[in-house]
Amino acid sequence: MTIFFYETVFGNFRTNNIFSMSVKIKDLAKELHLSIATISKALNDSYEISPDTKQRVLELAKKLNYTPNPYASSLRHKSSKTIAVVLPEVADTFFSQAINGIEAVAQEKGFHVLIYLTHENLLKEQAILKDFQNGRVDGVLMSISSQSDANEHIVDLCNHNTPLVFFDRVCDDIHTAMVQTDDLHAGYLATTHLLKKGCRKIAFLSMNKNLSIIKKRMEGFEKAITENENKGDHFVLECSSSEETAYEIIKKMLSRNKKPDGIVGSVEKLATITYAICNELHLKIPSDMKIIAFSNLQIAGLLNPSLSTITQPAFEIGRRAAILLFHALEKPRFNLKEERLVIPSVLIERDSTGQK
Amino acid sequence: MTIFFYETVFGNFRTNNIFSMSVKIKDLAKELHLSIATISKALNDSYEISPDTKQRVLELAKKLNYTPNPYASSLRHKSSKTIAVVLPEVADTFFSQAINGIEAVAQEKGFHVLIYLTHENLLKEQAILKDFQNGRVDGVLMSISSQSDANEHIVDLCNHNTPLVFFDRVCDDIHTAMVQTDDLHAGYLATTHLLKKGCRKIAFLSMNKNLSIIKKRMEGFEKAITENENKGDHFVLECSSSEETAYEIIKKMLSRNKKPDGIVGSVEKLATITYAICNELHLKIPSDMKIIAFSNLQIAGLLNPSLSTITQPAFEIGRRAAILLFHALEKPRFNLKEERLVIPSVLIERDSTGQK
DNA sequence: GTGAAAGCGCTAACAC
DNA sequence: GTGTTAGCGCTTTCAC
Repeated sequence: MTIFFYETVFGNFRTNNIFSMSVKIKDLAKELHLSIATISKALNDSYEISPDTKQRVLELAKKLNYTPNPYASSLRHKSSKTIAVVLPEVADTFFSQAINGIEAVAQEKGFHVLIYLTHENLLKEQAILKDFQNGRVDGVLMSISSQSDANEHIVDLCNHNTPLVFFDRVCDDIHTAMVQTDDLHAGYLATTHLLKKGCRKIAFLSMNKNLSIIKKRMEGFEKAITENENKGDHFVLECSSSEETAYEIIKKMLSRNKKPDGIVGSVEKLATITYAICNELHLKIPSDMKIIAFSNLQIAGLLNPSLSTITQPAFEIGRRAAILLFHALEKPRFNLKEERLVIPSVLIERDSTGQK
Repeated sequence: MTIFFYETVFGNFRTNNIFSMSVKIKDLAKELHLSIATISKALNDSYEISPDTKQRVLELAKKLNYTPNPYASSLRHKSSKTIAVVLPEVADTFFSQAINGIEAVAQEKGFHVLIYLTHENLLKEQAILKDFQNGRVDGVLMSISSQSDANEHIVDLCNHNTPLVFFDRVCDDIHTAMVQTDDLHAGYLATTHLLKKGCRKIAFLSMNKNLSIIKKRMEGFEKAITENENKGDHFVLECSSSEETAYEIIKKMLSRNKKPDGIVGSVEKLATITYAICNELHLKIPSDMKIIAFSNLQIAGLLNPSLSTITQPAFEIGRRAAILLFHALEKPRFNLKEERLVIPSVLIERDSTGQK
């Protein structure tokens, strides 16, 4: 039996390891004395095939450990059962939680997830999207890099009929689905919180003014300040997406005489950098300065002092973005263009904006 | 010109959006009155093709935004320029930094990275690997799930000649490359550190005894204790990979009368859970209890109190694992079986093991 | 230097 | 209910 098996199924393989090549439909056909087409239909549970044949085929397939060649199917179907996730970085609590949400949906749908990191670099982002123009992926989930002022590469992709859903960092000029949090309102909340705590000179640490999320968070900041009766001496500090540069800029600001008494960190990284600098400069949080930041750190409560945060629903944002994308993939008539999902962030008050 | 272009190149497309379909080799051939074969060769910079023709082909390709169909090439080449990364989770500082390292290498090599999360679930892990048996990926980087006592699925994959490199959580029974840190020594260092600080009753928080990394870290713990002259009352606490369960187990232990005076967290999560519980129970770190943990938290220094860590070279582990894998992909004679890379962790002393 | 043709593994008309 | 065949887009002999 073993020899028969070897001859009929693996007899044509030139290799010293009979396990090294995978079994194909052709092999099943030969073994069962059926045609290739019949096997294919049986494997795809076609109504044309008799139950008996189906069973024989499936049994042999299982026995020989048959798995279809994904690229052959993709070539025929013109679909890859694969989606791409394009994001600035992965070593970030927001993005890693978002990936989690995306992966959960993809796994459930039997889809594969390609991951691409832009490291905030527009050129990389362009190269990555360009590669999607020929069917490598059925759809794309994306959070744009902070350098992205240009967006032709995204338009190009959309013109190739590749469904695209933005999450978190969106591009408002592009007419497609986006899943975000209520950045403006959250920025407003954070700032109002500091004002209520008595801050008169709040610094809004911006990362990059081009970025949709920063723009909106900053608008919220400005709205809160404008509405506030007691005019203070608030300002925006333009930091950088480079950690080193941001460190220098913030340190310089905190070393001046007229320091702020409150800080809104528009992204997590800026808050942790600020903490480190306050330690160095022996500035006391919250007595010398209060801090609140957009952050998904699960251990915000364990920091010294615990960090008040605007916490974004990262997992949910990823999950909902993926769900929208799969809607579009499953129902070609589904119109992504009109979809705009906003999932609220929550303010969690902790000691970094406390009284003492 | 535009009309001519439309007719010759896109004239055969039945669609209301002329941008919706991608241009193929066939289209280039028609436009230039050359054969498909010539175009293919020109695009691949074959020596057979005249410089003049090459240039004309490349120019037109650029003009029409030609990109090759990746699945057609994969089908022919029997290689996908894609690797898979299989790991327990992504919302973890170690793994996200490792992904960073992997992605850096892959991007440089022009490879694509598929990501799969097992969520510590053996069944998922098996299903994922099974899908790799037919050429979906050229190679696999993997950190096994804590449930994985069985390993036939991994053996199966290796038998299909798919290069596999383990990183961090390896499987010693499988004869293939692995990139790890010096877990035993690190466990020894951590424990010795606590002993030096005067701890007499150290609890080693284990996640899962099956796991290679936990086993070795625990061995280091036991070695340190055995070597120590003053016999103490040290012990191992078997926690769980489920966060909730771990929380209950640790809380129960810390609520007892005879609490430990020192803790080694074998993974980051267990340390942060312990911090939270100490807060709840009003246990003072380091005076009531000292803590050191395996952790890659970049903000370990900002915790309250700052956390002494065994910090693993996560990025480097990912990077080196990827480099090994590409060695194997580029040189088929390269033998992964003998490769065993150990990159040391470093102990960083902070306040959680301090005197006060 | 260029082209015709076979084929990677699979699917889907269309015969029978 | 099963088989024949064409073809997805690309590469690669082998002719010319």
